[in-house]
Amino acid sequence: MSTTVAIQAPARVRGGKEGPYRSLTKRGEHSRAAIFRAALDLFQERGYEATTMRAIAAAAGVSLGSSYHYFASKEHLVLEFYRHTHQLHLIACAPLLARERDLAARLRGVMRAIVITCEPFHAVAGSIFSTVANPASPLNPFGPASKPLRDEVIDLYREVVTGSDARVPADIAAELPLLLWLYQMGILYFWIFDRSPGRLRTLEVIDQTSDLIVRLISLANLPGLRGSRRRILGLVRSIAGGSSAPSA
Amino acid sequence: MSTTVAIQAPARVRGGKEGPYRSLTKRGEHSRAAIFRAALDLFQERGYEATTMRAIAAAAGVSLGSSYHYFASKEHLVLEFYRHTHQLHLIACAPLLARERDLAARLRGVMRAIVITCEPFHAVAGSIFSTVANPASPLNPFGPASKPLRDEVIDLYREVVTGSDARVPADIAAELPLLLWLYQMGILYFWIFDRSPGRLRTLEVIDQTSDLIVRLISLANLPGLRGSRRRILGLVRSIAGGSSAPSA
DNA sequence: AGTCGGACTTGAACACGTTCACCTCGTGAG
DNA sequence: CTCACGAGGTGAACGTGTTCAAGTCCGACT
Repeated sequence: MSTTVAIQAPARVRGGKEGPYRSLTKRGEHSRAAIFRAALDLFQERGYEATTMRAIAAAAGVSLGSSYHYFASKEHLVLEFYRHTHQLHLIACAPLLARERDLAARLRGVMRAIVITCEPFHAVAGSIFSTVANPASPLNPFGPASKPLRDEVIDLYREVVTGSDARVPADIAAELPLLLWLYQMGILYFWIFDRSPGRLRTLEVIDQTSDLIVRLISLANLPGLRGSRRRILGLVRSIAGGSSAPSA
Repeated sequence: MSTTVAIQAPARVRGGKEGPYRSLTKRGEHSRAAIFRAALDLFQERGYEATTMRAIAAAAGVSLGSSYHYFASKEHLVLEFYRHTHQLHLIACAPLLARERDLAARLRGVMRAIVITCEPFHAVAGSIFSTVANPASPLNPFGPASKPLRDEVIDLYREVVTGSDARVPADIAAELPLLLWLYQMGILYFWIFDRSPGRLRTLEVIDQTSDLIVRLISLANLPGLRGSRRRILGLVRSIAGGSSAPSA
């Protein structure tokens, strides 16, 4: 062995995201971070497509080949970016989730937080979204490779729901985190197109929809809606659990 | 001039899709068709990414450069494919739309038709969808370049609604075609992931959701839902009409 | 100390999408 | 008839993401 961090060491450098992750030495850790940082800066500065792997390697002070030692492809840099953003999002949400109990307010706050967190990357987001939307891509949000991160995000929305004082029927509460994750993706896709100053239109849509969602939940007990509610939930379960949108 | 079809000739070779389209001679028409045909075959046979422009050119019997004379990029071949598919979809839908009057049945039939129409390209659809989802791409369904085609598809769903005997409130009927177009995109995205034999899961989801949609429309008059209905429609109008999802 | 293994590094090489300067050809104008 | 023009056509060349065979480095075991 070398100084390589042992597999069973308490603090593995990277959480076991995509199978057994390559172990890293101090030096490797440094290179990896430099490459990611350079990519982040260049993506922000020039956009995703306009940033070449050669430019990233040069800015990070490593060779082209070394970049591929740490990131299997340019897309994998995006996955790392995605993780990075999620961490920032968690931090941005924490105070609100600790303080606020109203479900609509919690939802609104978390949505606003992600838009604000992603704002520096608004110009790049389009390319990234498209890359990620490809079902053949390892980065696809519905694919197995991104399950750990996906589950983390869904957990955040579980926290949004269970930490609130709203009385959500159990059957709805079970599927709600997943649905709110989809809701987040929808908001982000809208945000990508939003060219309004200060992204005010997106914030407006968030206010409207988050409130609407909570209202619809509270309406779900209306006598005329019981049947539809059961059918919708059944549909959601069937879609989420099936072979078509692999969640395992 | 040559035998070139004049710009104001009654039958221009291509509808004015993206600005003034290049005029074509008989020979040019033939080349263009051969390139598209070759692309279609190769996409189907090997997938989108695995098909090279060089292979397309070779299969079409033209040079690499000639391909770019007719299609500005590989993506533009996809746009043509998209148009082609829509034509097939229209043809497949026609008998049903002429015969059936029940809204749920019409919706179900049109959705089933598009899935069946696209079936030969199921394996390729993922890459194509991802290409098309990129907001920076000229092919983006929400972008100005695809407006003509988008409007054609939305018109199809307008026909689905207005040709039915369902009594849909005017305010809903106004936004419904657009919403059904989005519904179609959702179904197609699900279908892309569907690996079930005969794509039965997708057909099942279509049956469930088309029925559900019609039911929800008829429920929209429930006293408790009036408020939400107004808010939802307002939201849809604001999103569809705004600068964020350019429809003009 | 020596040497072994594997993390780390390198840049040339490959296949791809795309661009470009240049060529051919048929037709209508002079 | 000549000739200019523009549609149609060509393949070399460019920059890109990615691969690879080969090297360097360094801690750990003997």
